[in-house]
Amino acid sequence: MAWQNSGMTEAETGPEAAPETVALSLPPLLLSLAADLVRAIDDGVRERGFDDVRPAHGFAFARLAPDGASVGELAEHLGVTKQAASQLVEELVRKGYVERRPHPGDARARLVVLTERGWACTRAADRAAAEAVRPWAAVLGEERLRGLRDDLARLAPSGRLRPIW
Amino acid sequence: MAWQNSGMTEAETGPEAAPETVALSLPPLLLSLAADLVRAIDDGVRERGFDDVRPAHGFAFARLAPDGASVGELAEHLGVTKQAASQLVEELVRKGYVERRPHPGDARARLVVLTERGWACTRAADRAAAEAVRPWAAVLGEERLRGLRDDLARLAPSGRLRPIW
DNA sequence: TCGAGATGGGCAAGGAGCTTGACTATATAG
DNA sequence: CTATATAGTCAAGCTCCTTGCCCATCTCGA
Repeated sequence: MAWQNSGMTEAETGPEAAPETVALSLPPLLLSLAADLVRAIDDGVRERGFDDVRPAHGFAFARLAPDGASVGELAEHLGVTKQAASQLVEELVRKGYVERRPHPGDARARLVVLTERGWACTRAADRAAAEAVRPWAAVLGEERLRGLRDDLARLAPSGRLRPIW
Repeated sequence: MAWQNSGMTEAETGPEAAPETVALSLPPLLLSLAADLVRAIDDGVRERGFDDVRPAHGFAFARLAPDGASVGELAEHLGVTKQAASQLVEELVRKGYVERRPHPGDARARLVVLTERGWACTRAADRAAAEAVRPWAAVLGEERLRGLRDDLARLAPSGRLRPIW
């Protein structure tokens, strides 16, 4: 809600703005850009033929990609209940993106891993993301874009990717 | 989905990384930070006594804050249907945050404006946001934080704040 | 080794918030 | 002045998440 326009003038939001004003102008910009990015990636993934996945699935793939994960780990990563994660996995199994395997060393758990289709979708998402970010380099330049990335890396400690609201 | 860990090494994501690698590492960082920020602001708003609002309400307040808006304008801003926006307004009316007034110059439309309680909540959200961003200045420094804000401003053209996924 | 509690996962029911479709009231164009 | 477009709402349905409950398996102390 800090993203409101509290009647700030142009000058107040410019380079000479006070710290407090910077703090008020940052949230709406960050959230707006994040929303645009999710939209762009989602569109790109659909254009590449994966029209039965939602953005939340991508966040699941991110956790499953390296070596798979248990349902509980996936739930923790997404910030939802185990039941919700379980239902999401069931949906992805039905659509052929992941499969459940016995978990080595714990017969209660199951290791959820990407299928070849799941990997293909992940690669499509990577290309869509790169395409979405490419114009940013044209705006900021390569160097400043790296700086942006580095700044974000220092500010984003959790690494958790959960639905925002 | 580009936010996956595609087996990149530490070196590949460092300062010398190729543009393509920067493009792949940016999305997860941006989205993770955005999620953290929304959470922090939402928590701060609740701590200040407004425990019956959700983040989406804050995005509505942002559009209503200066001079009010019609239901249709609010729907456009949030990226949802007019029906959804209408329901959200009805909820906010019931909770005392906004009120509907006749629209000057169009008897079909209604001008939705914040009540005093709505303004109080908006101010609380501003304080919560400033508090959430404050530690960022400690990490990056004031100057670099302004640079981050400026970069984001150049990249976020839409200004629309819609639920992300 | 065995019983008790903790943990991984799934089933079922319910709810919150969004959508589509239909409708009324008002505005605007020919 | 009729015809069409637009602002807003009502109703029904869908999707995804939640809570509550359950079973299977793990872990640990006696």
